[in-house]
Amino acid sequence: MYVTISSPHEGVASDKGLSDRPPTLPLTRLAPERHLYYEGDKVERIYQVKSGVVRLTRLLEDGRRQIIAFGYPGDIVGFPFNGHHHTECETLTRVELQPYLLTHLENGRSDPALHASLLQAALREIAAMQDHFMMLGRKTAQEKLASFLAVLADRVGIKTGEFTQIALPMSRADIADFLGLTTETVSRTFSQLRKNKTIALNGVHVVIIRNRAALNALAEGDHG
Amino acid sequence: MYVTISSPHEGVASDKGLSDRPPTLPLTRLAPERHLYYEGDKVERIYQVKSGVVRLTRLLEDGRRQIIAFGYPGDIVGFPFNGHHHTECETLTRVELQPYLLTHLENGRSDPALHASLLQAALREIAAMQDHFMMLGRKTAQEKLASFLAVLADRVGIKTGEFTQIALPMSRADIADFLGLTTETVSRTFSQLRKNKTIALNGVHVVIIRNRAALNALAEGDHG
DNA sequence: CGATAGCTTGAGAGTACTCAAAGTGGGTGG
DNA sequence: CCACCCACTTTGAGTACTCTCAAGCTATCG
Repeated sequence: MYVTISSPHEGVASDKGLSDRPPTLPLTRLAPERHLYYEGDKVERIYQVKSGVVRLTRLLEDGRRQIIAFGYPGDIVGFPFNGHHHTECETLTRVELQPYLLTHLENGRSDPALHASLLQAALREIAAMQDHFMMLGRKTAQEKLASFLAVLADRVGIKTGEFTQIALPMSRADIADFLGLTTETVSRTFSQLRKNKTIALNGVHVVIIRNRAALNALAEGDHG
Repeated sequence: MYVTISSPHEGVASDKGLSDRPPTLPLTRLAPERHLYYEGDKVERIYQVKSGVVRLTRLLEDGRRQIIAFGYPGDIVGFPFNGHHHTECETLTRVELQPYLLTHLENGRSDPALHASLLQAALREIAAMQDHFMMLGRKTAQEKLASFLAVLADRVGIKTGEFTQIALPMSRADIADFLGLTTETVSRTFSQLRKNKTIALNGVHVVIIRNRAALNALAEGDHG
Protein backbone atom coordinates (compact mmCIF):
# COMPACT_ATOMS: atom_id res chain seq x y z
CA MET A 1 0.00 0.00 0.00
CA TYR A 2 2.89 2.26 0.55
CA VAL A 3 4.28 2.29 -2.88
CA THR A 4 3.52 5.91 -2.49
CA ILE A 5 5.55 6.86 0.48
CA SER A 6 8.78 8.59 -0.33
CA SER A 7 10.77 8.16 2.85
CA PRO A 8 12.28 4.83 3.77
CA HIS A 9 10.27 2.74 6.17
CA GLU A 10 10.73 3.66 9.77
CA GLY A 11 7.97 1.43 10.95
CA VAL A 12 7.53 -2.26 10.52
CA ALA A 13 10.24 -4.32 8.92
CA SER A 14 8.92 -6.75 6.36
CA ASP A 15 10.32 -9.85 7.93
CA LYS A 16 9.22 -9.13 11.47
CA GLY A 17 5.87 -9.79 13.02
CA LEU A 18 3.76 -7.01 14.46
CA SER A 19 3.94 -8.25 18.00
CA ASP A 20 6.31 -10.16 20.22
CA ARG A 21 3.72 -12.82 20.75
CA PRO A 22 3.47 -15.64 18.23
CA PRO A 23 0.67 -15.07 15.72
CA THR A 24 -2.46 -17.01 16.50
CA LEU A 25 -3.53 -17.62 12.90
CA PRO A 26 -1.60 -19.65 10.32
CA LEU A 27 -0.11 -18.02 7.22
CA THR A 28 -2.34 -17.69 4.17
CA ARG A 29 -0.65 -18.72 0.93
CA LEU A 30 -2.07 -17.80 -2.46
CA ALA A 31 -1.05 -18.39 -6.06
CA PRO A 32 -0.80 -15.47 -8.52
CA GLU A 33 -4.05 -13.96 -9.86
CA ARG A 34 -6.16 -14.97 -6.88
CA HIS A 35 -8.66 -12.84 -5.01
CA LEU A 36 -8.08 -12.29 -1.30
CA TYR A 37 -11.31 -10.35 -0.89
CA TYR A 38 -13.83 -8.28 -2.87
CA GLU A 39 -15.29 -4.84 -2.36
CA GLY A 40 -18.19 -5.10 0.04
CA ASP A 41 -16.99 -8.27 1.77
CA LYS A 42 -17.30 -8.30 5.51
CA VAL A 43 -13.93 -7.78 7.16
CA GLU A 44 -13.00 -10.54 9.58
CA ARG A 45 -9.27 -10.34 9.43
CA ILE A 46 -6.64 -8.00 8.14
CA TYR A 47 -3.40 -9.19 6.64
CA GLN A 48 0.25 -8.36 6.64
CA VAL A 49 2.01 -9.22 3.41
CA LYS A 50 4.97 -11.43 4.29
CA SER A 51 6.15 -12.15 0.74
CA GLY A 52 4.91 -11.40 -2.77
CA VAL A 53 2.84 -8.47 -4.03
CA VAL A 54 -0.89 -7.77 -4.01
CA ARG A 55 -3.03 -5.15 -5.71
CA LEU A 56 -5.88 -3.13 -4.15
CA THR A 57 -8.42 -1.97 -6.70
CA ARG A 58 -11.51 0.16 -6.85
CA LEU A 59 -13.95 0.08 -9.75
CA LEU A 60 -16.42 2.53 -11.26
CA GLU A 61 -19.67 1.22 -12.73
CA ASP A 62 -18.55 1.90 -16.29
CA GLY A 63 -15.41 -0.16 -15.83
CA ARG A 64 -12.93 2.56 -15.06
CA ARG A 65 -10.43 1.25 -12.57
CA GLN A 66 -8.21 2.88 -10.00
CA ILE A 67 -5.50 0.94 -8.26
CA ILE A 68 -5.35 2.28 -4.74
CA ALA A 69 -2.11 0.62 -3.75
CA PHE A 70 0.29 -2.21 -4.34
CA GLY A 71 0.91 -4.20 -1.17
CA TYR A 72 4.54 -5.21 -0.66
CA PRO A 73 6.07 -7.19 2.21
CA GLY A 74 5.48 -5.40 5.48
CA ASP A 75 2.30 -3.68 4.30
CA ILE A 76 -1.06 -4.24 5.94
CA VAL A 77 -4.08 -4.78 3.72
CA GLY A 78 -7.75 -4.99 4.49
CA PHE A 79 -8.52 -2.01 6.71
CA PRO A 80 -12.28 -1.97 7.18
CA PHE A 81 -14.79 0.81 7.11
CA ASN A 82 -18.11 0.13 8.77
CA GLY A 83 -17.01 -3.47 8.93
CA HIS A 84 -16.59 -3.94 5.18
CA HIS A 85 -13.87 -3.91 2.55
CA HIS A 86 -14.06 -0.99 0.18
CA THR A 87 -11.46 -2.23 -2.28
CA GLU A 88 -10.83 -5.59 -3.81
CA CYS A 89 -7.53 -7.33 -3.29
CA GLU A 90 -5.83 -9.65 -5.76
CA THR A 91 -2.44 -11.30 -5.82
CA LEU A 92 0.09 -10.40 -8.50
CA THR A 93 2.57 -13.08 -7.50
CA ARG A 94 2.63 -16.05 -5.22
CA VAL A 95 1.93 -14.47 -1.82
CA GLU A 96 2.22 -15.27 1.87
CA LEU A 97 0.04 -13.31 4.27
CA GLN A 98 -0.17 -13.24 8.04
CA PRO A 99 -3.80 -12.81 9.06
CA TYR A 100 -4.79 -10.93 12.21
CA LEU A 101 -8.19 -10.84 13.80
CA LEU A 102 -10.00 -7.56 13.36
CA THR A 103 -10.46 -7.36 17.10
CA HIS A 104 -6.73 -6.81 17.49
CA LEU A 105 -7.04 -3.63 15.48
CA GLU A 106 -10.14 -2.53 17.30
CA ASN A 107 -8.86 -2.87 20.82
CA GLY A 108 -5.67 -3.60 22.67
CA ARG A 109 -6.94 -5.73 25.49
CA SER A 110 -5.54 -9.02 24.28
CA ASP A 111 -2.31 -7.81 22.70
CA PRO A 112 -1.41 -4.13 23.17
CA ALA A 113 1.77 -4.32 21.08
CA LEU A 114 -0.08 -5.79 18.11
CA HIS A 115 -2.84 -3.24 18.49
CA ALA A 116 -0.35 -0.39 18.47
CA SER A 117 1.40 -1.80 15.39
CA LEU A 118 -1.85 -2.06 13.46
CA LEU A 119 -2.79 1.48 14.40
CA GLN A 120 0.61 2.73 13.26
CA ALA A 121 0.06 0.89 9.99
CA ALA A 122 -3.24 2.68 9.52
CA LEU A 123 -1.57 6.04 10.16
CA ARG A 124 1.23 5.19 7.76
CA GLU A 125 -1.39 4.33 5.19
CA ILE A 126 -2.99 7.75 5.57
CA ALA A 127 0.38 9.41 5.11
CA ALA A 128 1.17 7.30 2.06
CA MET A 129 -2.15 8.12 0.46
CA GLN A 130 -1.50 11.81 0.89
CA ASP A 131 1.63 11.48 -1.21
CA HIS A 132 -0.32 9.56 -3.78
CA PHE A 133 -2.81 12.45 -3.99
CA MET A 134 -0.12 14.84 -5.01
CA MET A 135 0.98 12.41 -7.68
CA LEU A 136 -2.48 11.83 -9.11
CA GLY A 137 -3.62 15.41 -8.96
CA ARG A 138 -0.62 17.48 -9.76
CA LYS A 139 2.04 15.54 -11.63
CA THR A 140 2.66 14.95 -15.33
CA ALA A 141 2.94 11.48 -16.83
CA GLN A 142 6.72 11.57 -16.70
CA GLU A 143 6.75 12.78 -13.10
CA LYS A 144 4.26 10.09 -12.11
CA LEU A 145 6.22 7.23 -13.61
CA ALA A 146 9.54 8.57 -12.32
CA SER A 147 8.08 8.91 -8.80
CA PHE A 148 6.70 5.42 -8.97
CA LEU A 149 10.01 3.91 -10.02
CA ALA A 150 11.92 5.95 -7.46
CA VAL A 151 9.74 4.75 -4.60
CA LEU A 152 9.98 1.17 -5.77
CA ALA A 153 13.75 1.48 -6.05
CA ASP A 154 13.91 2.60 -2.42
CA ARG A 155 11.59 -0.09 -1.19
CA VAL A 156 12.41 -3.16 -3.20
CA GLY A 157 15.34 -2.19 -5.41
CA ILE A 158 18.27 -4.59 -5.62
CA LYS A 159 21.76 -3.18 -6.00
CA THR A 160 23.51 -4.95 -8.85
CA GLY A 161 26.95 -3.47 -9.14
CA GLU A 162 26.64 0.13 -10.16
CA PHE A 163 22.90 0.18 -10.75
CA THR A 164 19.67 -0.61 -8.94
CA GLN A 165 17.26 -3.11 -10.38
CA ILE A 166 13.56 -3.42 -9.71
CA ALA A 167 11.07 -6.12 -10.60
CA LEU A 168 7.64 -5.02 -11.77
CA PRO A 169 5.24 -7.89 -11.19
CA MET A 170 2.33 -5.78 -12.42
CA SER A 171 1.26 -5.12 -16.01
CA ARG A 172 1.47 -1.77 -17.82
CA ALA A 173 -2.29 -1.52 -17.40
CA ASP A 174 -1.90 -1.89 -13.63
CA ILE A 175 0.70 0.84 -13.55
CA ALA A 176 -1.59 3.03 -15.66
CA ASP A 177 -4.51 2.48 -13.31
CA PHE A 178 -2.31 3.26 -10.34
CA LEU A 179 -0.97 6.49 -11.83
CA GLY A 180 -4.16 7.68 -13.47
CA LEU A 181 -2.90 7.22 -17.04
CA THR A 182 -3.54 4.90 -20.00
CA THR A 183 -1.37 1.92 -20.86
CA GLU A 184 -0.23 3.64 -24.02
CA THR A 185 0.97 6.67 -22.09
CA VAL A 186 2.77 4.47 -19.57
CA SER A 187 4.46 2.61 -22.38
CA ARG A 188 5.48 5.80 -24.18
CA THR A 189 6.83 7.23 -20.95
CA PHE A 190 8.92 4.13 -20.32
CA SER A 191 10.34 4.59 -23.82
CA GLN A 192 11.17 8.24 -23.08
CA LEU A 193 13.01 7.29 -19.90
CA ARG A 194 14.87 4.65 -21.87
CA LYS A 195 15.91 7.15 -24.54
CA ASN A 196 16.94 9.55 -21.74
CA LYS A 197 19.21 6.80 -20.50
CA THR A 198 17.58 7.23 -17.10
CA ILE A 199 16.52 3.59 -17.10
CA ALA A 200 17.01 0.44 -19.11
CA LEU A 201 14.53 -2.37 -19.53
CA ASN A 202 15.38 -6.03 -19.25
CA GLY A 203 12.19 -7.50 -20.59
CA VAL A 204 8.98 -5.75 -19.61
CA HIS A 205 9.11 -6.69 -15.96
CA VAL A 206 12.62 -5.66 -14.95
CA VAL A 207 13.78 -2.05 -14.80
CA ILE A 208 17.37 -1.00 -14.29
CA ILE A 209 17.85 2.47 -12.87
CA ARG A 210 20.85 3.84 -14.75
CA ASN A 211 20.73 7.36 -13.40
CA ARG A 212 19.11 7.66 -10.03
CA ALA A 213 19.74 11.39 -9.71
CA ALA A 214 18.02 12.06 -13.01
CA LEU A 215 15.10 9.86 -12.00
CA ASN A 216 14.65 11.77 -8.75
CA ALA A 217 14.87 15.06 -10.61
CA LEU A 218 12.21 13.98 -13.11
CA ALA A 219 10.01 12.79 -10.25
CA GLU A 220 10.05 16.28 -8.77
CA GLY A 221 9.47 18.08 -12.03
CA ASP A 222 12.86 18.99 -13.50
CA HIS A 223 11.90 18.58 -17.12
CA GLY A 224 14.99 17.69 -19.04
CA MET B 1 -11.64 15.41 5.53
CA TYR B 2 -14.47 13.36 4.27
CA VAL B 3 -15.68 15.64 1.59
CA THR B 4 -14.86 12.64 -0.46
CA ILE B 5 -17.06 10.03 1.04
CA SER B 6 -20.22 9.31 -0.86
CA SER B 7 -22.41 7.64 1.73
CA PRO B 8 -23.99 9.59 4.54
CA HIS B 9 -22.15 9.53 7.81
CA GLU B 10 -22.79 6.48 9.88
CA GLY B 11 -20.06 7.32 12.31
CA VAL B 12 -19.66 10.36 14.44
CA ALA B 13 -22.35 13.01 14.52
CA SER B 14 -20.99 16.48 14.27
CA ASP B 15 -22.49 17.81 17.43
CA LYS B 16 -21.59 14.91 19.65
CA GLY B 17 -18.32 14.32 21.39
CA LEU B 18 -16.26 11.23 20.78
CA SER B 19 -16.67 9.85 24.24
CA ASP B 20 -19.18 9.87 27.05
CA ARG B 21 -16.67 11.48 29.32
CA PRO B 22 -16.32 15.24 29.30
CA PRO B 23 -13.39 16.41 27.17
CA THR B 24 -10.34 17.30 29.19
CA LEU B 25 -9.10 20.08 26.96
CA PRO B 26 -10.91 23.36 26.26
CA LEU B 27 -12.21 24.20 22.78
CA THR B 28 -9.80 25.92 20.39
CA ARG B 29 -11.35 28.85 18.54
CA LEU B 30 -9.75 30.35 15.46
CA ALA B 31 -10.58 33.20 13.08
CA PRO B 32 -10.64 32.61 9.30
CA GLU B 33 -7.31 32.30 7.48
CA ARG B 34 -5.36 31.06 10.48
CA HIS B 35 -2.94 28.18 10.62
CA LEU B 36 -3.68 25.35 13.01
CA TYR B 37 -0.43 23.54 12.21
CA TYR B 38 2.22 23.24 9.49
CA GLU B 39 3.70 20.29 7.68
CA GLY B 40 6.47 18.84 9.80
CA ASP B 41 5.13 20.12 13.13
CA LYS B 42 5.24 17.68 15.98
CA VAL B 43 1.79 16.27 16.71
CA GLU B 44 0.69 16.76 20.29
CA ARG B 45 -3.03 16.80 19.87
CA ILE B 46 -5.54 15.92 17.21
CA TYR B 47 -8.73 17.87 16.71
CA GLN B 48 -12.34 17.31 15.97
CA VAL B 49 -13.95 20.13 14.01
CA LYS B 50 -17.01 21.29 15.97
CA SER B 51 -18.01 24.18 13.73
CA GLY B 52 -16.57 25.88 10.66
CA VAL B 53 -14.38 24.47 7.89
CA VAL B 54 -10.64 23.86 7.62
CA ARG B 55 -8.36 22.98 4.74
CA LEU B 56 -5.57 20.38 4.72
CA THR B 57 -2.87 21.13 2.17
CA ARG B 58 0.26 19.58 0.81
CA LEU B 59 2.85 21.49 -1.19
CA LEU B 60 5.43 20.61 -3.82
CA GLU B 61 8.75 22.48 -3.90
CA ASP B 62 7.82 24.33 -7.07
CA GLY B 63 4.62 25.64 -5.52
CA ARG B 64 2.15 23.14 -6.88
CA ARG B 65 -0.50 22.54 -4.28
CA GLN B 66 -2.81 19.67 -3.52
CA ILE B 67 -5.65 20.03 -1.07
CA ILE B 68 -5.97 16.70 0.67
CA ALA B 69 -9.27 17.36 2.36
CA PHE B 70 -11.70 19.93 3.67
CA GLY B 71 -12.51 19.35 7.31
CA TYR B 72 -16.18 19.83 8.19
CA PRO B 73 -17.90 19.47 11.55
CA GLY B 74 -17.45 15.96 12.87
CA ASP B 75 -14.18 15.37 11.03
CA ILE B 76 -10.92 14.65 12.80
CA VAL B 77 -7.80 16.45 11.63
CA GLY B 78 -4.17 16.04 12.55
CA PHE B 79 -3.47 12.33 12.28
CA PRO B 80 0.26 11.92 12.80
CA PHE B 81 2.82 9.82 11.04
CA ASN B 82 6.03 9.17 12.90
CA GLY B 83 4.86 11.80 15.33
CA HIS B 84 4.62 14.63 12.81
CA HIS B 85 2.06 16.38 10.67
CA HIS B 86 2.41 15.75 6.98
CA THR B 87 -0.06 18.36 5.81
CA GLU B 88 -0.68 21.90 6.84
CA CYS B 89 -4.04 22.93 8.22
CA GLU B 90 -5.65 26.34 7.82
CA THR B 91 -9.08 27.68 8.67
CA LEU B 92 -11.44 28.82 5.93
CA THR B 93 -14.03 30.22 8.32
CA ARG B 94 -14.26 30.94 12.00
CA VAL B 95 -13.70 27.52 13.54
CA GLU B 96 -14.20 25.69 16.82
CA LEU B 97 -12.11 22.60 17.46
CA GLN B 98 -12.11 20.06 20.26
CA PRO B 99 -8.52 18.99 20.94
CA TYR B 100 -7.66 15.49 22.12
CA LEU B 101 -4.35 14.31 23.42
CA LEU B 102 -2.47 12.10 21.00
CA THR B 103 -2.20 9.47 23.70
CA HIS B 104 -5.93 8.88 23.44
CA LEU B 105 -5.46 7.81 19.85
CA GLU B 106 -2.43 5.70 20.64
CA ASN B 107 -3.91 3.66 23.44
CA GLY B 108 -7.20 3.04 25.14
CA ARG B 109 -6.09 2.81 28.72
CA SER B 110 -7.52 6.09 29.92
CA ASP B 111 -10.65 6.27 27.76
CA PRO B 112 -11.47 3.23 25.64
CA ALA B 113 -14.55 4.80 24.03
CA LEU B 114 -12.58 7.83 22.89
CA HIS B 115 -9.80 5.61 21.63
CA ALA B 116 -12.23 3.54 19.60
CA SER B 117 -13.84 6.66 18.11
CA LEU B 118 -10.50 8.06 17.03
CA LEU B 119 -9.54 4.76 15.44
CA GLN B 120 -12.84 4.63 13.58
CA ALA B 121 -12.17 8.16 12.37
CA ALA B 122 -8.80 7.05 11.00
CA LEU B 123 -10.43 4.15 9.19
CA ARG B 124 -13.12 6.41 7.80
CA GLU B 125 -10.39 8.71 6.58
CA ILE B 126 -8.74 5.86 4.70
CA ALA B 127 -12.05 4.98 3.06
CA ALA B 128 -12.71 8.59 2.13
CA MET B 129 -9.30 8.97 0.57
CA GLN B 130 -9.89 5.92 -1.58
CA ASP B 131 -12.92 7.62 -3.10
CA HIS B 132 -10.86 10.70 -3.65
CA PHE B 133 -8.31 8.63 -5.58
CA MET B 134 -10.90 7.55 -8.05
CA MET B 135 -11.92 11.15 -8.51
CA LEU B 136 -8.40 12.45 -9.04
CA GLY B 137 -7.20 9.64 -11.22
CA ARG B 138 -10.12 8.66 -13.34
CA LYS B 139 -12.71 11.41 -13.61
CA THR B 140 -13.15 14.31 -16.03
CA ALA B 141 -13.43 17.91 -14.89
CA GLN B 142 -17.22 17.81 -15.00
CA GLU B 143 -17.39 14.53 -13.12
CA LYS B 144 -15.03 15.87 -10.49
CA LEU B 145 -16.95 19.03 -9.82
CA ALA B 146 -20.31 17.24 -9.90
CA SER B 147 -19.01 14.65 -7.41
CA PHE B 148 -17.70 17.36 -5.17
CA LEU B 149 -20.99 19.24 -5.13
CA ALA B 150 -22.99 16.05 -4.65
CA VAL B 151 -20.96 15.03 -1.61
CA LEU B 152 -21.23 18.51 -0.13
CA ALA B 153 -24.96 18.53 -0.74
CA ASP B 154 -25.28 15.29 1.23
CA ARG B 155 -23.09 16.45 4.05
CA VAL B 156 -23.87 20.11 4.53
CA GLY B 157 -26.67 20.88 2.09
CA ILE B 158 -29.61 22.89 3.35
CA LYS B 159 -33.05 22.12 1.98
CA THR B 160 -34.69 25.37 0.92
CA GLY B 161 -38.09 24.50 -0.44
CA GLU B 162 -37.66 22.46 -3.58
CA PHE B 163 -33.89 22.76 -3.85
CA THR B 164 -30.77 22.09 -1.82
CA GLN B 165 -28.36 24.88 -1.15
CA ILE B 166 -24.70 24.61 -0.25
CA ALA B 167 -22.23 27.17 0.98
CA LEU B 168 -18.72 27.07 -0.44
CA PRO B 169 -16.41 28.80 2.01
CA MET B 170 -13.39 27.97 -0.14
CA SER B 171 -12.14 29.81 -3.22
CA ARG B 172 -12.20 28.52 -6.79
CA ALA B 173 -8.46 27.98 -6.47
CA ASP B 174 -9.03 25.78 -3.41
CA ILE B 175 -11.58 23.71 -5.29
CA ALA B 176 -9.14 23.43 -8.19
CA ASP B 177 -6.35 22.23 -5.92
CA PHE B 178 -8.69 19.73 -4.32
CA LEU B 179 -9.87 18.31 -7.65
CA GLY B 180 -6.57 18.44 -9.49
CA LEU B 181 -7.68 21.16 -11.94
CA THR B 182 -6.94 24.84 -12.61
CA THR B 183 -9.13 27.68 -11.38
CA GLU B 184 -10.10 28.46 -14.96
CA THR B 185 -11.32 24.95 -15.57
CA VAL B 186 -13.28 24.96 -12.31
CA SER B 187 -14.87 28.25 -13.28
CA ARG B 188 -15.74 27.05 -16.77
CA THR B 189 -17.21 23.87 -15.36
CA PHE B 190 -19.39 25.84 -12.95
CA SER B 191 -20.61 27.80 -15.96
CA GLN B 192 -21.43 24.59 -17.84
CA LEU B 193 -23.44 23.25 -14.92
CA ARG B 194 -25.23 26.56 -14.74
CA LYS B 195 -26.10 26.44 -18.46
CA ASN B 196 -27.22 22.84 -17.97
CA LYS B 197 -29.60 24.11 -15.35
CA THR B 198 -28.12 21.53 -13.01
CA ILE B 199 -27.14 24.23 -10.56
CA ALA B 200 -27.59 27.95 -10.01
CA LEU B 201 -25.13 30.30 -8.36
CA ASN B 202 -26.08 32.88 -5.79
CA GLY B 203 -22.85 34.81 -5.68
CA VAL B 204 -19.65 32.79 -5.91
CA HIS B 205 -20.01 31.11 -2.56
CA VAL B 206 -23.54 29.73 -2.66
CA VAL B 207 -24.62 26.92 -4.98
CA ILE B 208 -28.23 25.86 -5.47
CA ILE B 209 -28.70 22.33 -6.71
CA ARG B 210 -31.59 22.58 -9.15
CA ASN B 211 -31.45 19.03 -10.48
CA ARG B 212 -29.99 16.58 -8.08
CA ALA B 213 -30.56 13.56 -10.31
CA ALA B 214 -28.66 15.22 -13.15
CA LEU B 215 -25.85 16.15 -10.79
CA ASN B 216 -25.52 12.58 -9.59
CA ALA B 217 -25.58 11.32 -13.17
CA LEU B 218 -22.83 13.73 -14.19
CA ALA B 219 -20.79 12.70 -11.16
CA GLU B 220 -20.82 9.12 -12.36
CA GLY B 221 -20.07 9.90 -15.95
CA ASP B 222 -23.35 10.23 -17.81
CA HIS B 223 -22.22 12.89 -20.23
CA GLY B 224 -25.20 14.86 -21.24
C1' DC C 1 -16.25 55.38 -4.51
C1' DG C 2 -12.06 53.57 -6.01
C1' DA C 3 -8.67 49.82 -5.52
C1' DT C 4 -7.77 45.12 -5.68
C1' DA C 5 -8.22 40.28 -5.30
C1' DG C 6 -10.90 36.82 -7.10
C1' DC C 7 -13.75 35.10 -10.78
C1' DT C 8 -15.12 34.48 -15.59
C1' DT C 9 -14.48 34.18 -20.44
C1' DG C 10 -11.67 33.82 -24.67
C1' DA C 11 -8.03 32.10 -27.81
C1' DG C 12 -4.47 29.12 -28.65
C1' DA C 13 -1.22 25.43 -27.28
C1' DG C 14 0.16 21.08 -25.33
C1' DT C 15 -0.31 16.79 -22.98
C1' DA C 16 -2.51 12.73 -22.64
C1' DC C 17 -6.27 10.09 -24.80
C1' DT C 18 -8.44 7.23 -28.52
C1' DC C 19 -8.25 4.28 -32.20
C1' DA C 20 -5.36 1.43 -34.91
C1' DA C 21 -1.69 -1.57 -36.28
C1' DA C 22 2.61 -3.80 -35.70
C1' DG C 23 5.89 -6.05 -32.60
C1' DT C 24 7.24 -9.15 -28.65
C1' DG C 25 7.26 -12.97 -25.70
C1' DG C 26 5.54 -16.63 -22.86
C1' DG C 27 2.84 -20.79 -22.96
C1' DT C 28 0.69 -24.69 -25.07
C1' DG C 29 0.02 -28.26 -28.10
C1' DG C 30 1.45 -30.77 -31.92
C1' DC D 1 11.61 -29.19 -29.46
C1' DC D 2 9.60 -26.11 -32.30
C1' DA D 3 5.90 -23.44 -33.98
C1' DC D 4 1.92 -21.25 -33.38
C1' DC D 5 -1.15 -18.44 -30.73
C1' DC D 6 -2.72 -15.05 -27.85
C1' DA D 7 -2.18 -11.57 -24.60
C1' DC D 8 0.52 -7.81 -23.67
C1' DT D 9 3.37 -4.07 -25.15
C1' DT D 10 4.98 -0.65 -28.23
C1' DT D 11 4.53 2.74 -31.74
C1' DG D 12 1.86 5.82 -34.81
C1' DA D 13 -1.63 9.28 -36.21
C1' DG D 14 -5.15 12.21 -35.08
C1' DT D 15 -8.27 14.14 -31.53
C1' DA D 16 -9.88 16.22 -27.40
C1' DC D 17 -9.64 17.87 -22.97
C1' DT D 18 -7.46 20.69 -19.93
C1' DC D 19 -3.88 24.11 -19.38
C1' DT D 20 -1.66 28.59 -20.25
C1' DC D 21 -1.73 33.21 -21.14
C1' DA D 22 -4.49 37.20 -21.42
C1' DA D 23 -8.14 40.42 -20.88
C1' DG D 24 -12.47 41.87 -18.93
C1' DC D 25 -15.65 41.52 -15.12
C1' DT D 26 -17.43 41.42 -10.25
C1' DA D 27 -17.61 42.12 -5.64
C1' DT D 28 -15.61 43.05 -1.42
C1' DC D 29 -13.12 46.15 1.56
C1' DG D 30 -11.05 50.11 2.86
